[in-house]
Amino acid sequence: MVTLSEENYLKAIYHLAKQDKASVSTNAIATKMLTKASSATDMIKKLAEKGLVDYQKYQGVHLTEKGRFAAVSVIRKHRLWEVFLVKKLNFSWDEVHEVAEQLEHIKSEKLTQQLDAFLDHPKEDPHGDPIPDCEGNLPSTQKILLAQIERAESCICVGVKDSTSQFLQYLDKHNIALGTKIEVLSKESFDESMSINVNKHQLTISKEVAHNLFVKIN
Amino acid sequence: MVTLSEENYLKAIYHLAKQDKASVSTNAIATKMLTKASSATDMIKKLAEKGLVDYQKYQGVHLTEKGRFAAVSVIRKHRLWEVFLVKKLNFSWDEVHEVAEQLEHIKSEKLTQQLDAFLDHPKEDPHGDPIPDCEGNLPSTQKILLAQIERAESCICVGVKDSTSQFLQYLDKHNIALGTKIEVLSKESFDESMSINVNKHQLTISKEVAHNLFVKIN
DNA sequence: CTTAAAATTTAGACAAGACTAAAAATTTAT
DNA sequence: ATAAATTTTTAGTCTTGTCTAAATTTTAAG
Repeated sequence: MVTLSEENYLKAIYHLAKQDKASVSTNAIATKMLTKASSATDMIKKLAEKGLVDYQKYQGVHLTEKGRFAAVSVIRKHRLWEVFLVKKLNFSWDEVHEVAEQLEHIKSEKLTQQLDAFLDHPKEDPHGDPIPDCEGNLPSTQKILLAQIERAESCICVGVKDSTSQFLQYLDKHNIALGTKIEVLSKESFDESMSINVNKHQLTISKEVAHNLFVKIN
Repeated sequence: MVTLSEENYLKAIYHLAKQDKASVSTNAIATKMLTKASSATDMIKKLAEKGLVDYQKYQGVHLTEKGRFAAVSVIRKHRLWEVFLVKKLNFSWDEVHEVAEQLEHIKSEKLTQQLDAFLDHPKEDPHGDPIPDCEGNLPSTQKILLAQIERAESCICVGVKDSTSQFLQYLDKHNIALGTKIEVLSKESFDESMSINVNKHQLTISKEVAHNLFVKIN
């Protein structure tokens, strides 16, 4: 039995580990969880006790296979519920996160399976993030940050890195959604801002925006 | 902010108070919550502190208007989710309770409203219990227990008192569902068993069954 | 290579929700 | 009307998850 709090820590560790493959530090976990390092240490010990992470004092943690599966299962539920909220209950993509944070902890294998089927086995959530299958497999996606594009080139918006409502509402305002075609016109080396074309409208975006938008080259 | 545990106590008090209008005793609450009287006392104090119940030492509790609304709101969510599980996710009526016990605590006004609309504003849950509206109003129903029928008479099954899966599966096995027509043929005064007709099949039911089935006289 | 800074862990404390055992109040029964 | 039984409350403890402050380990700098 994994508690709600443990599930949240596992999720945090999973997301932190994805970036670099190295071990995840106590401080990084504490920061992500908005708690103090001492609280993170306490929880890490509990997770290690339960075989969900490998832990060496002062050396950070790695998820075990069991821990990774638990984390991915929560993420699967989170993203399925987000799809449900948007597709069935008319939520917009900037309103779903908070509610999904609660729904992701509901424990019922049947519920998850049936929800997945009800939604026609969606492959991505409303922010373009992939939905793990029930065995914990995630399709590897080859998306890049818009900021990584260096020359005039055309691409498709396939996801967001930041999914706060501030950013999502900014995108709504400029008619950028998943699937929107973005033509990069130029990039300013001074401030990394970019000039782009969206639906025939020209737009200048800051490096903050460019670093939080995932795209796929055509 | 009402905690999960507090919500469960409020629900328990609400259900206990419905029967007789008198105050609800500490012991009754403890029994319903499967805890000890001392734990119930502790929680009662917290609820009184928050203005959710009126409490006089040794005299039991009453829900305040605020407490009643909180309880009914949880019940509304519980029953809406039950409808969702049965109507949309193909759960059977004996599988929904446990999952709804978790879902009823999800906090999102918008979620509840949209779910209600998505389900076409259902008036009853899969066990025939009425769904409160968003203002906390419950339609008064005039259903009676099958056991209260004393003479050969025809009625319609409109609800169950016991909604454990054992009882619900017993009903399934004998093709009794909400809306099923039940003809009372006779009642045995010795053991209160009843002879009834369901879908042209004659059936003898025990007093336990008769005391847990709500019916409406045609 | 030694010391200062940063990161991590330990120790001790607290709030929520539960428990046991004992004390106090209420109810029941003689 | 009073003693016995029952109910309720209090006192003290436990677990989970958190905190602060202090101690320890690791890392970085000179």
